Amino acid sequence: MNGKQMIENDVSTEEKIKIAARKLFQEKGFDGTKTRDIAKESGINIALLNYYFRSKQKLFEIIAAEAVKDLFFNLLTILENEDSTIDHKLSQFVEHHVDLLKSNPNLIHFVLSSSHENNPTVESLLNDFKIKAIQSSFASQYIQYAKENKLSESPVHYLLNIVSLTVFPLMIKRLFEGGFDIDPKIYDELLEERKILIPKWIKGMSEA
Amino acid sequence: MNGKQMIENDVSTEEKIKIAARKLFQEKGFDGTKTRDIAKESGINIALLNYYFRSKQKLFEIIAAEAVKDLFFNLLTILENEDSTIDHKLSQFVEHHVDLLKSNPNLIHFVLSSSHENNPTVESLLNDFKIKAIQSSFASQYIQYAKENKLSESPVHYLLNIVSLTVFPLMIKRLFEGGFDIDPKIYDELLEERKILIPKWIKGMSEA
DNA sequence: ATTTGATTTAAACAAATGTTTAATACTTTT
DNA sequence: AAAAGTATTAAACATTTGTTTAAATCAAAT
Repeated sequence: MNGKQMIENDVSTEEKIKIAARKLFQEKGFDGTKTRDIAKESGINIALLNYYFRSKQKLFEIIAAEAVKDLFFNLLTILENEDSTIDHKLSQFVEHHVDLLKSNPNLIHFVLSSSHENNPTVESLLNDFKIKAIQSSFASQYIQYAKENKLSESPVHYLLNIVSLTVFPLMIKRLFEGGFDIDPKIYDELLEERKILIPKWIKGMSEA
Repeated sequence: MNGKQMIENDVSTEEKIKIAARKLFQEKGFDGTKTRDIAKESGINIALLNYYFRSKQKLFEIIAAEAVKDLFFNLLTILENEDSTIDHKLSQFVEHHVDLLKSNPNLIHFVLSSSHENNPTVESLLNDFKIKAIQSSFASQYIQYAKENKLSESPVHYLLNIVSLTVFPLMIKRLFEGGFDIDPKIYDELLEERKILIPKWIKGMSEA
């Protein structure tokens, strides 16, 4: 039942299905992905999808929850690090997310659309994240930062600005390159530049 | 004859279908929207969809192209206005897009995912926009602005920053409210504040 | 009033889709 | 080696889905 009888260095059938499902769900969404496509992509018999995961819906919920974890887990370890300054956390955040989303361009779209459906696991993961983020050392460091810079605006603006400047350019990469007919490498270089520029800009904004 | 029927009689069958299709495609995507859903939502017989639009695919392409126009047309008139300063254009851009995307929260997601599919009409619209944006008075005003502020970075960064700070917070509205359990009105107020804050921040960034 | 053409309808169609079944192969336990 | 449990398969299944058909209704032109 638990499929742990595999030879250690082979990929289990269960995992093969998940790898294919992850790829297809993130690319084509829930409705755009057909169970037969998942079977073909993973090279398994279609009945095994239901054998291991009960239904396409259940499989999707597992994949969606894992995507949310992928996106937020590393973020949390950055925020919670007691031994790094707020400036260092900011740099780390930008660097980590540019790299993560460069190698996984559909992750953000997938998490956003998954969060719009009713998925209790996803919702509880997001709530968990919220609580831990508020309790993190980053939160107290920000209060100090706001005092020093005499910031009157909501701390949410600060967070929104960091995330917006970092993540949005990765979301429109394809739109940009398609519509504007630009060499992918040029845009990639711009994204690399932003790893250093965004922390600088954020400071400039606080002083404005 | 009641009021509802009169209103319905004013709208052609073709337009009724497009209104329903626009709503459903933007909400559920191409694969998530079923032709019978469109028929039910618009109150027409399902055969009329194919009678007026040949296929679900053709209908989708029309809706997608119109969405791209909705998003970029007003932007272009702002950029091309010879009688407004670059600062005024910036304020106008932020204000217009916050309002537009507040009333049409799915528009961005829809345009982004539409641009990922192969749709010649959408692609040519995006290329048109590119050419006109480069030729606009905004482009020459930016060159002047970059000189005055001794900006060494690519002008693309400047544009990316404006669009990121404006648009991204609207894209994650639902994720934010869901995961963070926040009153929708509070977030709406934050978005209103950003109409004034973003132009201020952009200036601060240029001086950093 | 009749004819012509456009619009609308219920029903039918074939293909696709998610899921289940029942038989077969493979592993582990006894 | 036999039995029991697990994994895999081809085929079947009931629905759903996009599209078409052929008849009916309506509007305008002759």
